[in-house]
Amino acid sequence: MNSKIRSYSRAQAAKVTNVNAETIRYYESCGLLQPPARSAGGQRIYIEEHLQRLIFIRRSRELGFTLKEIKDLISLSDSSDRSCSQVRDLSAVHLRSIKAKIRDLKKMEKTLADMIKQCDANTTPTCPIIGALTS
Amino acid sequence: MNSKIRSYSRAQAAKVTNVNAETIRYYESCGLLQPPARSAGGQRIYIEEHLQRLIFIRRSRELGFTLKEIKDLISLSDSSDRSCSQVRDLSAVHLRSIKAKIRDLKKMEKTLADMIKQCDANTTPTCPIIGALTS
DNA sequence: ATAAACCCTGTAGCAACTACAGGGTCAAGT
DNA sequence: ACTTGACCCTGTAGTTGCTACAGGGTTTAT
Repeated sequence: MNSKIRSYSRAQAAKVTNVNAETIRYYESCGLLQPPARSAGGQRIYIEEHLQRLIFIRRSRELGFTLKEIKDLISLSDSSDRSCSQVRDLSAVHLRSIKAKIRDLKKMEKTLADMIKQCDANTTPTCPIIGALTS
Repeated sequence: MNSKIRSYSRAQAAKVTNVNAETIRYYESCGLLQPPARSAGGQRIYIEEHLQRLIFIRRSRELGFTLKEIKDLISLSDSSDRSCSQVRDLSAVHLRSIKAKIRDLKKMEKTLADMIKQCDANTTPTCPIIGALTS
């Protein structure tokens, strides 16, 4: 009655998470992904946990976080070895940078939405996109 | 009575924009920054326009855009050579990715804010930060 | 049993910086 | 005018974060 754990080859994990198969190996090599179990023939066997972490890493990278920052963020979730105040301080640092990123993206969003509106209205756009992030 | 234009050396531009001095040269070499005027001795002389573009590039990079994407975005602002529908379509593509980034960052923001709240309440945090971007 | 599709390790390439090396420029102080 | 120190120039080499082979072993499906 042991419930079977769904497992994945590297190519399968790559497909599900949308992370390149080579990149998965790279993340393991630099300690971002915990090394998975191996088959008798030495091939990696990934489980759900790995997929979740891979998705988290990919989306964080897309948001401009470095691998070091992502390592930091991941270590927060496994904070048994940290004091509460350490977790609090590290979280606060990242929270500030996240809020700044959201602000900048919203400025860009507004600028682009305005440009689309101008195009739809068929007026000649002056497109001051650079201005969006300099003020 | 000609109003003087404020100009900047590379180191000054680097300091003001918070872009590494070497990186400024790199952006020029790959066509992201328009080449500035030179002094008699051959040294680069930057003006406000360069600083604005540098700040735009830096902040866009921090938001996870590639240099190619940033080139695209910059070219939108100088869209005299494009049809309105081209500008509209390119803007729409970037707008979608920006909205997705905002969504992801807001999930992270909430997770981190919750962790800080838990720490403040002095309860043991379980810190499910990975979960923030996998659902 | 044999082919196709995948995996392994290791290494080499690419993008986007970052940091020299070896020499020239410039501005400030004397 | 001259020196000195901080900066600039070009070119090249190193770093990070991937991405793509090469040469060989494993797995799966027929």
